[in-house]
Amino acid sequence: MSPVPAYDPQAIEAKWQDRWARAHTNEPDLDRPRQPFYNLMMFPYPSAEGLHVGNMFAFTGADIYGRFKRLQGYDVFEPIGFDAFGIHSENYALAVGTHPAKLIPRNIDTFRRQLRRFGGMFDWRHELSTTDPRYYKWTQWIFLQLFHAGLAFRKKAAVNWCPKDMSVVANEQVINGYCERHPDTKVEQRFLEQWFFAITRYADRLLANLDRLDWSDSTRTLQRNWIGRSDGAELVFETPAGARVTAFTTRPDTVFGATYLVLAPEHPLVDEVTAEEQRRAVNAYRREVAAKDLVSRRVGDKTKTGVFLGSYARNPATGEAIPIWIADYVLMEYGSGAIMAVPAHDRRDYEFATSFRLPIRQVVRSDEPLPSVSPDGVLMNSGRFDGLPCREAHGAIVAWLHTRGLGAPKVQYRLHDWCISRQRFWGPPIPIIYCDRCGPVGVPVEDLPVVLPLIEDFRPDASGVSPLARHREWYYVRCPQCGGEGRRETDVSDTFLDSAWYHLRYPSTEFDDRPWDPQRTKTWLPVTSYIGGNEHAVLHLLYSRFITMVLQELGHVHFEEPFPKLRAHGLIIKDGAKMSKSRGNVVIPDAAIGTWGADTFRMYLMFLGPFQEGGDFREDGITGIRRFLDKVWPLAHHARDAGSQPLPLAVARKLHQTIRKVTADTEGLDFNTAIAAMMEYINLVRDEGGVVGPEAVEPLLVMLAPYAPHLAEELWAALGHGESIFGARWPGYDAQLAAAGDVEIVVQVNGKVRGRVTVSRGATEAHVLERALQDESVRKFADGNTVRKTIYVPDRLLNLVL
RNA sequence: GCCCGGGUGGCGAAAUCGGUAGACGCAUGGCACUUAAAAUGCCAAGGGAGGCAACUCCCAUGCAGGUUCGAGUCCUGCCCCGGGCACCA
Repeated sequence: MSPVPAYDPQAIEAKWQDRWARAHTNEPDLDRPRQPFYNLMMFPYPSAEGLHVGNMFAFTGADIYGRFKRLQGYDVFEPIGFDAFGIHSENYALAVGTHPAKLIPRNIDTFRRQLRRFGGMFDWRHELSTTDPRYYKWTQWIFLQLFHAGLAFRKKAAVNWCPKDMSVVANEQVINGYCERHPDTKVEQRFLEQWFFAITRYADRLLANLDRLDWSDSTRTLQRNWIGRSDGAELVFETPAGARVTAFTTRPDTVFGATYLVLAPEHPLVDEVTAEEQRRAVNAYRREVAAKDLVSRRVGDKTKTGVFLGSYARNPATGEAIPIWIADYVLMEYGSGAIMAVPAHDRRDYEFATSFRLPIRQVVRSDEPLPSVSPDGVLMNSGRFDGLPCREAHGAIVAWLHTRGLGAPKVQYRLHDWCISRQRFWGPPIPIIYCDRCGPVGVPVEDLPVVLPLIEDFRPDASGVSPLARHREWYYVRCPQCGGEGRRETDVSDTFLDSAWYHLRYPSTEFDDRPWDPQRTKTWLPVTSYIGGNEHAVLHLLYSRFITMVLQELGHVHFEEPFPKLRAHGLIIKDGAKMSKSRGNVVIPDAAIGTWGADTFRMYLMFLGPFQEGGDFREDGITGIRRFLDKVWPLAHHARDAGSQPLPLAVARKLHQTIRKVTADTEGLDFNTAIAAMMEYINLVRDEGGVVGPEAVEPLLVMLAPYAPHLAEELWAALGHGESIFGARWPGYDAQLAAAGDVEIVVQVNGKVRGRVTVSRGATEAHVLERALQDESVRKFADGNTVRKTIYVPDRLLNLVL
């Protein structure tokens, strides 16, 4: 036998990465694919620290899947890019005093180097960066599509203002009242003119479509809860003066127990229904609430406060006059900004009624102390509806009130419109020009992109105006409509707008005259498989879906759901905590790849635990993967010398069983068990003598190729193949052979294991029973008793019940 | 408070349908090779009890019950950990 060369991962990995690049191995023909497969992973934000093991974990899993599909005969398009705009980059730039336009290219260089080194099957011809004017030109174009369709509008609204970022942040970026990026900084309430996208108009479609998407359940649930549909009714409470107060409730069945009304302090009807003698107290309370920030109002002190307006409204069910109050526990932005208070059956109303000594009337029978909130009860004190179960009463009472014009069914969503304005500068300028005569005017398409000017002083200030306003030549501009004096919008758009459409751009990056090429889009989209983390379950994924729906309606794309198949991977944590710079537990994979090689590291990440669950990163155990590859290495080299030879039956059977399992597991992203199966195969081959022909090794190499692509290529070449292993086909298996062989059947007596018999697969119950009764220990337990019943599970188990 | 996950050896974890709990791997111990160490190979190994031993028995999947011939898996009630939402009417 010829000597086996040493396995030197660094050398062979560099060699194959170079060959792939030169041979364009990873670049499918985008115009004439036979079987297109768009394999997408969530593009990274190129941070200054570099790609960490969390990113690499996600990319490795997605890359394995893409390579697997490639071996199954698909033309796999696996693009990568950089989500490089946004407040993170800007804040980092501010901290180090270097302009992000200088920092970002450096960071991208680092990421690009890391992404090449780990061996991703990326098509680098189609790399993109959201900060490239060639890209954000079309981000702005999308804004204009929404603007012209009436889906982008300005609204003065209470917004979340982060005093550290000195910018508005989206509801999604507020965690428990604190800024997502600055966990020690409370977000304040400010009233500003902002651009919003009317995503709430799509709430029902976004929700309903979830049922027919092939997505991880975890992601679907997160999105469903975020949209937050509530089915209820709007009920009308009339005042003697003729004002009609509408209250949204999910429990119209309890309307007989509504003993007072509460309006949000900002409710437009407050002035009208306030009695003169209460006006001073009411105004004082409203000022007090307005001075509070969103934090203390929403999550801070939840002690109930409020003021009686001095007036009354009629309960539409009982006809009684009930007092009207304002209180800050009622929020203007949800429902109608007014509630009917049913203190007997709502915790908050109960608390409020107790502290202000308001009447409490029980209308649902319950054994529990009040407030009893369960919707599974029977009505009482509800006139003709007494005795009706709540769930039936719900519809019956709404129908009854409806006939009298005092109520109607209503569906309410928790989802808010998407505020996209950011008072910062590191983003695509919102392409709007304000004209005193014409109002806000969209920048004409031929003037796009509105290039982000490279200002020297990019620090934000507390004015709430973007630093871009200081750039005079940029700021003052002619109105495209009337030619008069105009001023540019100085806010930039939310980063999530950049990432809401990147999947549309990838196949069309070479076109500058269109956002995406219609033919390419028809060929490659929607995305065949999308793999990413649940940290984007509600932001990125919801916004992408919304933008795609709009584009579909406007005739720009032919589908309304961009990601028909999505799988969420787990999170890699370190020492029990999420990796973050502030915790100082970020692990950069470069050192480990340097020590072990990319192949070992890739497989190790996948062997750490289930891909869809994630796990705690630690390096002990990586030697197990390396030992495995060290066993594959000589086996393949010896196979060439051994030459073609029939496989021993045990090896053949195990091979086909392994193919069956690795195929199913890789398809299901169960990479850890697929790797275990390949290890078992190698262990068996070694137990059987250790020298086998190419018949036993080549299928293994193909299965291994997605996991350890460089090593697989090297060994494939060593076996005499001139072409890349990724031109090979995924092996099939012989189901008969995989299933054949002897099986060990467990013999139980009264459910306890008492013996085992080995029979050939598919043996009859009678035969197994006969064999079982010969077993000494079975007899010990069974003898002298009559077997009342036997339970036989073919090929698995026989249970004798005495 | 509500909605999702999850809890299995010293550790990471396996276990279509309810059917041999602990595959695969790490760490550990012993042996071989070696002047020695590393590497490698072979063997052992959930806990407990009995036995010189091969072996035998009992207990074990967060806790307490239940259904079943049989429960890690199904049902009921709890405890703990992770994530999401939260004065959302």
